[in-house]
Amino acid sequence: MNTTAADRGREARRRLLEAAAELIAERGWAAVSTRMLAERAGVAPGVVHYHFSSVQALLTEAALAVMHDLIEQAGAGMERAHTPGEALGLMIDFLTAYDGRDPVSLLFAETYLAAGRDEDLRRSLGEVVTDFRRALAGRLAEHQVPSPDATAAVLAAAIDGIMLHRALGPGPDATDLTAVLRRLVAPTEPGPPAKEQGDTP
Amino acid sequence: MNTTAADRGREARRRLLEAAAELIAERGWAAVSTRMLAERAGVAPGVVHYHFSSVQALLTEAALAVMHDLIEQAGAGMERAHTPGEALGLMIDFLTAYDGRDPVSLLFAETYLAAGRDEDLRRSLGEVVTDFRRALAGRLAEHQVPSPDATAAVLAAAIDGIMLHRALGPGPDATDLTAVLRRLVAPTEPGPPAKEQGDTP
Amino acid sequence: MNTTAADRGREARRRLLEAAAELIAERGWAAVSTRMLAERAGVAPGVVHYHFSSVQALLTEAALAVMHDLIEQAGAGMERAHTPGEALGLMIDFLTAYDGRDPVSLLFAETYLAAGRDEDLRRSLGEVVTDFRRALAGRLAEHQVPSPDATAAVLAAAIDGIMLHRALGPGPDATDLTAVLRRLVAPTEPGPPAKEQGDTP
Amino acid sequence: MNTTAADRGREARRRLLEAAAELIAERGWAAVSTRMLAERAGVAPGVVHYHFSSVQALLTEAALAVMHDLIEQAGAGMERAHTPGEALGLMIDFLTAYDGRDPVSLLFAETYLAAGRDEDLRRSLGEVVTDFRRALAGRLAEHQVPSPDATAAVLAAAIDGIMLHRALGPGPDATDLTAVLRRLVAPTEPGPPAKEQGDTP
DNA sequence: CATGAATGAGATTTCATTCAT
DNA sequence: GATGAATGAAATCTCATTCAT
Repeated sequence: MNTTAADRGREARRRLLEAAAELIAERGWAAVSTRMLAERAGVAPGVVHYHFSSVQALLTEAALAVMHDLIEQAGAGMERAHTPGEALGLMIDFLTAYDGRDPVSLLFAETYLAAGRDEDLRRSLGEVVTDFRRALAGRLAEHQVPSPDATAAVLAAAIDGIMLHRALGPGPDATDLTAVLRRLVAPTEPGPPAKEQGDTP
Repeated sequence: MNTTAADRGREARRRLLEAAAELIAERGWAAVSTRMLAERAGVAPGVVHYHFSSVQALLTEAALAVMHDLIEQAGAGMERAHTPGEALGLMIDFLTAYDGRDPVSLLFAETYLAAGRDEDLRRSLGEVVTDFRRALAGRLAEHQVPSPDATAAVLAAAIDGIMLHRALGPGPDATDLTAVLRRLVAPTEPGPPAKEQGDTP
Repeated sequence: MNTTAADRGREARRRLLEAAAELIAERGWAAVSTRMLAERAGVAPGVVHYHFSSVQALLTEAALAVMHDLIEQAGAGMERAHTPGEALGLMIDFLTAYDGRDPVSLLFAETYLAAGRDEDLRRSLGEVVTDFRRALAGRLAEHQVPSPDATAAVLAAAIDGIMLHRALGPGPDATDLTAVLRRLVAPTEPGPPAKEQGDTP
Repeated sequence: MNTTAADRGREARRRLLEAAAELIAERGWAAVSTRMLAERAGVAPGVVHYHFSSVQALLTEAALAVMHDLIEQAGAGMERAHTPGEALGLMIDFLTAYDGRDPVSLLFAETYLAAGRDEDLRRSLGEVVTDFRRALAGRLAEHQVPSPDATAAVLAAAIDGIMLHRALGPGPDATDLTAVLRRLVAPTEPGPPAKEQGDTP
């Protein structure tokens, strides 16, 4: 049962993608070099360009793979949620797991910025984010949260923004943040009825 | 009344800072090079290192200057606000002005990420963000918004997150987002009393 | 039977070491540049840093190789000497061959000084010198020269010092110097016995 | 009693020479730069080229001044010596004071090597060394040391060589070295008369 | 399928020196 | 007499990529 050449090739490719995801977070998108990738993956430098047309292409593929996995995982979590509060709880758990300086958060942020300078990446990333927002909005709508689309957008943005800010130093803890975020998904708006759509006083 | 050598020096320094702020947004923090800076500022390459100890130092100084100005401007706006809604309106105006792909938004995002890899920058940037959050929280507290600190943190994070997301493509428009964000600062929480502090469901 | 890529690599590396040894002597340790090395070795500039981690590393390896060879050669000569005088004669021959302004002498001197500013080099060079002194001391001890260690140290130092001085201009000729140096290794100490203290045998 | 402009000029010149002597030892002849000199001397960069025609000229003047002082001091010491042994003792004291890694020793060595690449410096330095050897030889001759010229040359060379070697690490201590060096100046040559040939008087 | 030597451009930074003030 | 801004060359080193093997 010996490994074929093709097996080794696949393995090398896989390790390169892994290395790319790590290095984007560690060094920043623009600072990842062919040699770094090769060394981290344990392959010769030439292998990088054998498997990928360019370093950019490798980074893009690696980043999208990670983000896709994560979104899918988040989406699956939401499927199981019975109330908006529960769904929100799941998102808060993400906040607890990803503190803004962990590899995944950094990969996200780096990819956001890189997308601003790479058309293909922007399109792909846009799809990922849109998918997530749509799934979240659907969930919110089911539970009568008003303005589900805008709410989902704000929630998703707040999550990412909180990650960014946390990277800079300690802020309010997750418990307090949760309480505030919950206001966004309160199912009904009592008292002086701030009727949802479109006004600036 | 002719220009002295010192005048020319100051002018060159100023132009370099200006060029740095532009280029961070256009090319990304790590991709800004000495030559690009010199060319954009209209000075000889050697001048960059005459005025600044390193390219990093120049980028850092330029980015912090821009962010400081912006925060100050935002703070001044809030001083004039009479209600949380009004203050929020001002922030929304920012969202309208800065659409996530404009130079200022990109400078913000780039600086956030660069801060993750530069201790000095992280500290300085942390101060700027903290100052802003504090000012905002003060405003909210005056108007009986519950949990003013956490609310301010979420609001600030949401603003930055929305900018990031908008860079990827169109989302809900500013009007809708405003309405949702307003929930965060509703002065009282009637009905089923979601008592503010410290709970995870 | 054509040359492989590996062969060419080895050859390029070898030529760089050769060029480094020449240039240290010609221009001085601190004045040897990447470009000079590449040009002299007949390779592209980038090749220097492909084969060596830094110019310093290349210079160090080159210098130590030359010195190691020379010491070994000197040691082998001493193996064949039957009396201290004969051994001394061999060393004098070195003095005749290396007049203080030849590449080898200059390489020695440059390396001594560079060692003062590079920890690794200092350690390596110290070992080379110690080895030589030890070999010389052993030879002296076999022939009943008193204080063989200190004598060896003085002899080795005198040789190097003479080289340095000769670089400045003509001094006494080798024959005269030999006669004086011979006093150091006279097997017995007649007259008022300057009793030697504290030698480690 | 205020300082005139001329006074300040002289003071700046003096401080630059002082700084040059220090920096040659610390960084090596070829690594001393205009900016380093200006900073160490506490003057503006332009002042260096105002007082000296080039950095090389400044270094040369500074090095020769230090060496001249030292030789003069050593010569004065020898004037007071009554026997070769006493004179030798003085030289040994130098060995104790200058351990091969102190500023003065390093300045000497750096200057020796720089002299190999600068005609003017070589000539000037040659004179300094020759003067010293001549003074030493005169002293030895007065005390019937045979071959006084060659002996002086060997002694001077051994001193410098010992300094160089000591910079690399510990060797025999000064006491042991003294005992060995003393053999060189033993007033008579007993036993098999190694008849000294060809000394230049 | 993989290698690793090579390339030439370009990165940051430091340099000695000049010159207008 | 002194200044300090500016210059343009050159320093070291890293880069993505190519290609012969």
